[in-house]
Amino acid sequence: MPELPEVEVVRLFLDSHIVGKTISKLEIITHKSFIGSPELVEGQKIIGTSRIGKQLSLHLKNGLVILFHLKMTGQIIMGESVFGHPTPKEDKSHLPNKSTRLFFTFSDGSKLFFNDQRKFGWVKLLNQAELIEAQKNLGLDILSPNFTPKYLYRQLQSTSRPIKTALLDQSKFAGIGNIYANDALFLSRIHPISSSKKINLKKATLLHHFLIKIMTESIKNGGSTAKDNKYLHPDGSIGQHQFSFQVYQRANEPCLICQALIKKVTIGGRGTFYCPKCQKVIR
DNA sequence: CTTCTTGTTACTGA
DNA sequence: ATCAGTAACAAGAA
Repeated sequence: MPELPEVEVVRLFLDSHIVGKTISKLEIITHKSFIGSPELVEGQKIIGTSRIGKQLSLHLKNGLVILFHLKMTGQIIMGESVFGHPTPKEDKSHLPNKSTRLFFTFSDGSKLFFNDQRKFGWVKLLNQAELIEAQKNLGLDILSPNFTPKYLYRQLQSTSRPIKTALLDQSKFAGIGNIYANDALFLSRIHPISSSKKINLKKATLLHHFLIKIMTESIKNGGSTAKDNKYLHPDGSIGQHQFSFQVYQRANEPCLICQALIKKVTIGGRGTFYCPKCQKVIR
């Protein structure tokens, strides 16, 4: 479940390790994972990276963009550095492996693999117009300077769905997933079932603060490699933010503030964790 | 064997 | 038209 912080950690790695390299070949193993004409990237230099929400872009010298979405189990792994980081269940030291869907080879011989066990993720080759089309339904990125308390407040006002569900709506806020929605609501002491439009500006401002704080801290921690989460850094190592989870995946464990047992319920069809004592329903 | 999980979209129904 | 709820996608774990 790579969310904004995990994708940003990958972007930062790629920004310092593959920008400037030239793609000599793109080999596609699973065709449904790639949309576009692979031969158009060959001979192209990577000139930069960017990210909106959970979508990662590699910009090519010819103006085309390679757009990635990792969905639940996607991984972007540098071939030259995975050795020495095999995980217990799956040997990462031999790539491509069973879940490798495609890989790039650069002119210096290094490789970049896109792995995705469940095949929900994708890689698309797009021109500028197609990139805009692909991202037109995304709301503001949480780390965008335009993502203000007032923007959060106004977006929350627009629906009466539970706030937990509203936070996961990528057309309102780009980058929040299940982990950070649960933990940000906990830090803000807001019960996830609270009607989105009942959140006042003061509470929205508090939530805004914690959303940015938690995303920023997770990036510093290298993102979250949780249970049932395939997230890895491009060098094959794991993130560390899972050790800072407040409520996510802590059902029946004591609240870190009041010791009450963390509850798990389903809201909007998604697993939702909260402290029944600390988090109050806003009415 | 069945059930559950997850991000996003397409579909269905109000 | 707009909004909300849910099946579908895939693969593996429990």
